[in-house]
Amino acid sequence: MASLAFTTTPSPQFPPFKPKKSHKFIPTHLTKLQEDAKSHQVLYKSYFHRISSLCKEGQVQEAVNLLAEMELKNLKVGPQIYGELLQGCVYQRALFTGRQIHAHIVKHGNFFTENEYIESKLVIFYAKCDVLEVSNCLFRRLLVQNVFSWAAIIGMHCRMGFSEEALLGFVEMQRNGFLPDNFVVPNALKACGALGWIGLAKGVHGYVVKMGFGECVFVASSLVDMYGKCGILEDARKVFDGMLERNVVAWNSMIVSYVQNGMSEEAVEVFYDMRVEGIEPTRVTVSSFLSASANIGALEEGKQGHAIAVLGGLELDNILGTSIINFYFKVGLIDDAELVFSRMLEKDVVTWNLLISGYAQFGQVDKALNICQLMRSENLRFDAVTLASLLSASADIRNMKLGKEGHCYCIRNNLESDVVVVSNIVDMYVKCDRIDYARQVFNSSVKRDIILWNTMLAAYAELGQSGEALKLFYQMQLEGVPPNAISWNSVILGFLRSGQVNEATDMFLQLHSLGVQPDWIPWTTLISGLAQNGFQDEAILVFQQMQEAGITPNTTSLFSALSACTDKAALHYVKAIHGYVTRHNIWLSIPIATSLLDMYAKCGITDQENCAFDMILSKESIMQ
DNA sequence: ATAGGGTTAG
Repeated sequence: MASLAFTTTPSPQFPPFKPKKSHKFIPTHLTKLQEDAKSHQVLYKSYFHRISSLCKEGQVQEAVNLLAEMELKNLKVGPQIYGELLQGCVYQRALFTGRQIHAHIVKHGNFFTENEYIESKLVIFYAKCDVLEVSNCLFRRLLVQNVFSWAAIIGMHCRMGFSEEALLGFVEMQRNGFLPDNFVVPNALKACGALGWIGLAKGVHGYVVKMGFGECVFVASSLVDMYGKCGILEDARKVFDGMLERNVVAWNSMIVSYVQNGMSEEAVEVFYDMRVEGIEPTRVTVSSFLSASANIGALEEGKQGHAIAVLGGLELDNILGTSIINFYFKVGLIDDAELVFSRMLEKDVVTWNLLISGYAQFGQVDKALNICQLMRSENLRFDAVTLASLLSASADIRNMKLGKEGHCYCIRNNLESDVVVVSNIVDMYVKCDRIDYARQVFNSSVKRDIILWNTMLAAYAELGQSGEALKLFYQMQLEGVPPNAISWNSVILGFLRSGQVNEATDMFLQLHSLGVQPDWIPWTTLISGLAQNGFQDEAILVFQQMQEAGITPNTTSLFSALSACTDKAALHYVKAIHGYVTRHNIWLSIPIATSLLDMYAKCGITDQENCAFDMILSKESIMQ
């Protein structure tokens, strides 16, 4: 055993915790050997002291260098020193230095490999440095497990995204008789959240209550985050409200939970509550608040967020930077987005992609392409997101040459296995009037998600190739992809475009009988399709049915209804729609205004005509 | 005599 080995070696009697001034008490009748031992001890203590303080100052490598000196002076290094050194490496995540120490232990202190303290320290060290294989292996060979080694192993699996393994460990440690403490529980909750395992998570919550960990901010914040990740916002809020003490992470978890569940207004509110409480926001706070502001288009709030980041001296890292840029793009302030981009010191692929897709969405394809070139000159590679933006930009400007270049890049760089990229390639060829190319790409794709199916389906529908559309519609179901409202809409549109009105109406009724409540899109498709096929009365009837079904008309559906009003007989409908538009203060789009004017002109009604015309003028002047 | 923990963009 290790302890036996210590007593037989002369010098490394481990220094007591409070060093005594031992030299004062050396009796004069000590033998030469005993005196040597004493002076060794003094020397050893001084080395221990130096090593320990170097480790605490973060200079582990310097501390390790002292080991060689000790060897020269014939001092044997004890487990306490190795413990200090390894701890220093844990703080610094100094993998290289830690390996050196491990080697030292194996070489110079073979009995220490059976010292449980050093062994678990090694497990913790490798776990902290995310060296999965080594720490797992050492852990399995541990003679004595304890809560610390279990916590390190579980934490490592959690960090590296192996949530199942982390939870398996959490269960096994309890089977082995170790009670999880408030340090392990957050990791278990994080794993539950990542997997959405709400059943187990609730069990852990119960355990937290039973053990009285609920007071611990770390545990409570993890509960908030876990419930947020599982989409149970009421419980997240309940835990949050029940917290006696909330640090900034607790607030952040609540804000993030709301943002991730599409409840941006609530997120903004929590942010303001946090400000009232005087809690200083971090980068996490501000970037989450900015996504919330971007989601709801809250211009002033988002600008305030940016100001808070600047005033608070928050470092403009990739995440905060992209959040700010994303916000400015979402509210249309491209110049501000550019300014922030230029101030960022480090940019990763995500940052560049954001800029590219931002420009592409605002139709500034030239700028998007310029950014691509700059990105290449910084030696960054395009990824699937870059290509998706590029392809969709090529589609928007109907530039097939550019689109083909993008397609080729995808082939060369193995990006065509990405479903998003493939959908964009297909859509690009469709928009460039080469449905045959699109179909080829579609056929050779390996994985097909609902979006890819719908892209191809919509292409045939637009062209009125209802047969092909219907074939795809059945094929996707055979391949296990259930159609959604958009797929149904395409089939209906395909029939309408090819003049098969009965089939279209039939499909629409089938959609109803499936218990799916169609949104305004299929309704509008049917209305304008009926009108285009000469079934004006039916179209108006469907428009009325849509409102009876509880769907509020929007600009597009109003236009489709107006398109059904082609002769004087429908004048009262036109007037009704006109009145509706005015009462509900709906933005008078150019197509709607034009239809109104057209109809009034046909019927020789100049008063109404003038009225509609005035509306356009006033709306347009407001817009400018 | 002794070690450790939660949140973030597309």
